[in-house]
Amino acid sequence: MKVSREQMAENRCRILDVASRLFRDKGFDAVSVAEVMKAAGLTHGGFYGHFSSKDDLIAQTLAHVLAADSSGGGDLRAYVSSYLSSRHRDNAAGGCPTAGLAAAIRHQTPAARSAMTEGLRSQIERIGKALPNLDPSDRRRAAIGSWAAMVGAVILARAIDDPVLSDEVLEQTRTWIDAGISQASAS
Amino acid sequence: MKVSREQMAENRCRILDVASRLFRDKGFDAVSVAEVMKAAGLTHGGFYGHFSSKDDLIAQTLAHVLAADSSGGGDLRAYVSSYLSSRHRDNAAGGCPTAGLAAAIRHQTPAARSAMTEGLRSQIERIGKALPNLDPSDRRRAAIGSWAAMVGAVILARAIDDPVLSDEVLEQTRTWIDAGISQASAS
DNA sequence: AGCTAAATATGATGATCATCATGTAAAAGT
DNA sequence: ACTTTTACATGATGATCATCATATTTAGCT
Repeated sequence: MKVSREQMAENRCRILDVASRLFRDKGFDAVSVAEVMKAAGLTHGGFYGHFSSKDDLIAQTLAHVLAADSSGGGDLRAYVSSYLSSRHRDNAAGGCPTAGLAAAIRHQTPAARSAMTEGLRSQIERIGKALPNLDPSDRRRAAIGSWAAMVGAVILARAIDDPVLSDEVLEQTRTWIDAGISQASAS
Repeated sequence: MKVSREQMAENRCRILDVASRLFRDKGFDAVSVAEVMKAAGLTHGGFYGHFSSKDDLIAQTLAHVLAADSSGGGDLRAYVSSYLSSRHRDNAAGGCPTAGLAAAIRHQTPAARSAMTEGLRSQIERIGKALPNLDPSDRRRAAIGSWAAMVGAVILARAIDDPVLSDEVLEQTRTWIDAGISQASAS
């Protein structure tokens, strides 16, 4: 049955939202088109009315979720601390799309890679802006270095089965980043 | 046809070697059992004589490749530099299994996660030993923080399509880690 | 030399899944 | 009100793939 224009836009948005959660939770390959549609309260048939392919869904989902990811606005230390928390580690479905999906993007289409590139660019920008007491070159380095460490730490913490070591990876990386930021600001 | 005992051991080792390359290159899901066997010069039929399942192959491949990964023995700065090189970024098939596979291990069996855990433990140990001029607590923090940044940077550098930004991520992370190591040793 | 067990090859099988074809009903335009 | 368009549902289709069944050949033992 046909639905209203706004209903359709709402459906489309819900598809992107649930897809983003499912992909972050289980990875691109482990989520089927039918599963996404079902989670959005629809059936698989309507899918190709919204997207031209699963690859298209992946690319659009990435653009959607990376654009929405406007965290890290205020206090950098607080942001790092919440990013490197066990809560974030244990909440991949609702967590940072970069930590959840960046490694899989290597195997995706050019459109997906392009969305990731813009996402990374703006994230570096955002973190840099939260480091106002550094000169520009130190600031960019600190933003990139911190972000790499944050993403790497969450990926490693999620990969292993020892909760003690996993917690330690998060906590030590947090301290290490704090020190790196302070050191840069002192130089 | 049956082959000699040593021939079989050689076959098994070759399967693990090619599987490790294929998995690093294309990811676990994108590599079929038949493809691994073919790359090892065999057919898919013999597979279940060596492994009980594809999951078993994944777990054993991880244990195999993470045990063999004995890099980073000598000069840490040189190791970091080669790790964060465009050469390593562009050589996923032959590169660090952690950078290539860690993020996917979240979705694998307990045996695979366990292999990754031991791999991470020994890697932290190894990097720590290359930081002899730090006191033990700083040393462990520097090892974990540096490793997280290295893994994160390579994953990010591989995910994006802009070679300039990708190179910058590697290079800035390298400098950031160098500074972090020096700072820690100065404290 | 002959027998047996085992390693690999060839050839199913059943499941999953992306994508397509077609039906249906309601929204939008006239 | 009528027609047309269209969003979604139901139901194929064809491909891929992990795993299994069976055949073949030969290593390893007696």
